Amino acid sequence: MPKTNEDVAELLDEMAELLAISGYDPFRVRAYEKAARAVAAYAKDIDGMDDAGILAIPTIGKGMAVRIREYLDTGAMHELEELRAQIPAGMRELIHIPGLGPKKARIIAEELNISTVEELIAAIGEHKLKDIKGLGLKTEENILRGIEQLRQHGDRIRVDIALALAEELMEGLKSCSAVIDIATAGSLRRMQETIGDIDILASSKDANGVMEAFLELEMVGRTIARGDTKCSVLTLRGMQVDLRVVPPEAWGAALIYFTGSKAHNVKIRGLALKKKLTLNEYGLFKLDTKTRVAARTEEVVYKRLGMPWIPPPLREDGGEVEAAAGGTLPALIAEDHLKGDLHTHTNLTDGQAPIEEMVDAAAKRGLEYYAVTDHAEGLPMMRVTREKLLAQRKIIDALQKKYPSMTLLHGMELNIDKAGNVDYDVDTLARFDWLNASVHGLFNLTREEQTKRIIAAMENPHVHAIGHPTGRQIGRRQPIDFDPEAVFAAAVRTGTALEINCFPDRQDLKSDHVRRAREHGVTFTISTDAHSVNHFRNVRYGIAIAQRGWLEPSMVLNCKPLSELKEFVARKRAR
DNA sequence: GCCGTTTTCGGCCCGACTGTTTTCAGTCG
Repeated sequence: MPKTNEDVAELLDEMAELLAISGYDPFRVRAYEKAARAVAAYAKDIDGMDDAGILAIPTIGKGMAVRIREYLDTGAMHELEELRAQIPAGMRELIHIPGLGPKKARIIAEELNISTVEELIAAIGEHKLKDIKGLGLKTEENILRGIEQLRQHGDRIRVDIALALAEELMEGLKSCSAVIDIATAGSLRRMQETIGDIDILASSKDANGVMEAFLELEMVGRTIARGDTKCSVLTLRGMQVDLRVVPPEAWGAALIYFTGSKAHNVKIRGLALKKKLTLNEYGLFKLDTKTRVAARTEEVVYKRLGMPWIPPPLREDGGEVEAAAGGTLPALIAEDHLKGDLHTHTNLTDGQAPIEEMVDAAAKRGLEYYAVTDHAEGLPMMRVTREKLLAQRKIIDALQKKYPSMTLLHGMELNIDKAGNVDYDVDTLARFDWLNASVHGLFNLTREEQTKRIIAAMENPHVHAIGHPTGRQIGRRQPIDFDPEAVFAAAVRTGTALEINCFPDRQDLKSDHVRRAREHGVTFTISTDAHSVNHFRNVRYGIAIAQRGWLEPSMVLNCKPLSELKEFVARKRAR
């Protein structure tokens, strides 16, 4: 079985976690974390690389290369196996409890012979922790709360839900006159697909006043921590929100600090030191005189570090700092680059709105083209027929006259069966302008079967794009297991686009797949899969995935004019 | 474990907050 960069990165991350629990030097732990990110972000496939190739990956030294080599050759990393054997599985759950890190977890485990969350709860019930040096009654209470929080919100919250909540909180704070600037930060500003806790940054000359106003907001529940510049609360629904307040002159530096990621901050702070500067949330300072040289905006801080402003979705220490310093940051795609939507539904199948409403709303988006792609009859629940789908053409032709500035495309979302076949014969398919094919069932086939079926669908000259390629639904359904490198290579070979589905519970492809596929030269589509007019606003989530995957508009089919879209379709059909 | 105009050892980003501490370690981001 091929070994992907992601596979290797996952193992290195696991090594880091297990080493941390085992009490190893934190810098060694960080070395593994850094290596994992570097491998995941590396442009070339690690499988089949020679030793020199592996050593060419940034932050990979001799020791790391040997371990990666071992895994590529044998499928295992013996040190990892040993650590796994030494550390009970339950122990690893302990350090995921908020407030409990590797140090305390290890002390507790050793002193009380505890290795599961259940045993920990029991020990706290008997107040056994407070007898350990450095721990006390408060620690016991906090750990219990942490466990409760983990169980309630163990799954991270979807970005759209977090964003709505953050916007509501910020709206509530706007009436506070002490607030000068306010913005989301953290993983939410970086637009990760799921969010652990919400970070909000404000600038003010009266930090206390801002925090008072914040704590009085209706949706704020219990206060976890409260200091002079920072407080953490749980909302009534159990979501953690951190508010940090800084003086307005430090806004830019604070925004960088609070946006993260942690790894990105570590990287640019290291860079600052090399320039005899030090960076914290209050600004960029000269190391010797402590004079502040930049702080007011993010732009001036990055500029003083010798690089242009880095868009937040890139700030993951995935090579963006090096790219910025070298002047090779991607010219990132943005929402207004999109000229069309290539995956949408109507109430002919499972959409909620009639075609007229969908098309009208699409025209108001200012799109150049718009594809109506209802489900084909391979999905039995849809009660649709070939005749009904073909008849939709007449409605589209009539609507086209009403909306002359937007070209309507008649399409379908086909269903990929077990063998990779789709709903209709070639002659029927040829009567449509644009065809997505998607997996809607058989989610548990083997990796080989899934890979084969997707590639077979891409071989079809009338399949122009694969819709929501992994079929995952965040928090509800795992992605299907296919070999991403094989699928990406086949997409390029067959001239088939891969969709970035904007639905917040799909976000499929995900950004690290996008980044890898980009290196293969894959063409992408970014489509809403809208089932109602409201779903058009989900475009922001698809764009976020594309940005996190370093995409430029030239890599996305529906950023191109209609003529180029038609050429793409024609090329595929000529195969 | 990585790395090097501080180069083969000794560093490795920085500060807020908490709880247990009389000066600091752990956790978090």
